[in-house]
Amino acid sequence: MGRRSDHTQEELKELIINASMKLITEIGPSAFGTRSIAKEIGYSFGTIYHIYDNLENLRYFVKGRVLDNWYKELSKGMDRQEEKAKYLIDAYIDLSEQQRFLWAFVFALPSDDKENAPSWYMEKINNLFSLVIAAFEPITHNKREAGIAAHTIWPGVHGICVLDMAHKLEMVCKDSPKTLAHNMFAIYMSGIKNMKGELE
Amino acid sequence: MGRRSDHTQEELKELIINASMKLITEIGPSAFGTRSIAKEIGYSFGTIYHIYDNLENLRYFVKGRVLDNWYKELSKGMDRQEEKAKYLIDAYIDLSEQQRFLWAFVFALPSDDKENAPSWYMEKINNLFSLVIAAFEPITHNKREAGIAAHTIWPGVHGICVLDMAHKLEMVCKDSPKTLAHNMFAIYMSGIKNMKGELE
DNA sequence: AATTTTAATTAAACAATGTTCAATTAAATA
DNA sequence: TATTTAATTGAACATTGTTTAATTAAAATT
Repeated sequence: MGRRSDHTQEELKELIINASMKLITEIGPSAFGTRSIAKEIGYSFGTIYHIYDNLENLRYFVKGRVLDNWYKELSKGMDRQEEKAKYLIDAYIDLSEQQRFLWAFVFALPSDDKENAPSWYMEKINNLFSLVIAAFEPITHNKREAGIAAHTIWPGVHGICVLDMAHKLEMVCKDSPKTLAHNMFAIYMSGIKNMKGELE
Repeated sequence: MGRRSDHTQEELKELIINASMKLITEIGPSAFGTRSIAKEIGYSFGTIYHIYDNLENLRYFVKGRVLDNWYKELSKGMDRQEEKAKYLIDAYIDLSEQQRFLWAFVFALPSDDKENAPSWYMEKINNLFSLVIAAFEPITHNKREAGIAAHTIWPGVHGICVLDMAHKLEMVCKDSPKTLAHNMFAIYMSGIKNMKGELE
């Protein structure tokens, strides 16, 4: 089959990303493959190589799209909330549970690690993190303190999600991820008040 | 080639696990494959299926061995230390950096998640975690508090390691993993004093 | 000692990956 | 209408994990 005019390149880009997200969501990260995506959109796998250079490349675009969606969801939710930090922590945990496969896809460790992420992708991570800082600003004394809080709490919440995802929390603890995170948050907020200027 | 008597089954088990760890350490988790392991030990890949049922099965045994080694290293180190909690946090981060590939191998998220880990493997995770509890007992008032501390701090430190491994910390923060962990620990210890009986 | 039985070892064969690339042909251009 | 351009395809290849029948060295039996 030669040149079609069913879709423009831009439309194909969209089709491929949407098909990827659908497959990952419904089957799991292992369904992210050239042939299954191709079948899903009604093209051959060769077309995917024409639009995106290779799977690794496409992987970043799919992950990027997921991060964009999450950014929108979380920031929209935060706007409506009084207790922004608490909301964000719960919402982050909800994401990891309700979009389990997408979450695992985005935060999978790079199998080896020769090449690093493109800068536009790193920026999306950064944007997401800036939400965390923003959430802590109303309940800390200054920007610096909000930064410290964010840098301390975010890895903590993320760690809870990772361990829960890998079924390693339930081995060790009967509390739910949210209960753990709430404790963490409470202890942390109580601690930071005693610690002005003592941090490295 | 028919039956050899170069190695007993037990010896072969060892050879295979050691070869796996060597390949992962030197090349990365992607080098964990039947043919490369077989080449490394001088047998054909068929032998690996004879000793271990399949790759997933072998994967758990390799991960189990790594956890055993870490348990020994960490508990031996803790015995010699006064400030056990601080030591353990640093040592855990050191492990994740110095045994980067093994760490990624052990804590890789399951690609999909139909089957769960065998119970003997879960127990090894549990053993490692009991070290964390033990480290907090000297600096808390009772076992319950040590448990809470462990359940709060461990995901936090683990989360720092995961984000560092995925190069997602450096995107967002210039502090080293250890500095972050030290802050976290300090804030936490300061906080828990104010929180007697207030936790869920 | 010779024969039979057992089981350890191998690799051909298969299905499913990601990737390359020459052939095809529909659309754009002249 | 003829020519050029480039989108689309799928055969072909390398590499995966896995199954399985054939091979044959060691163990058991006679």
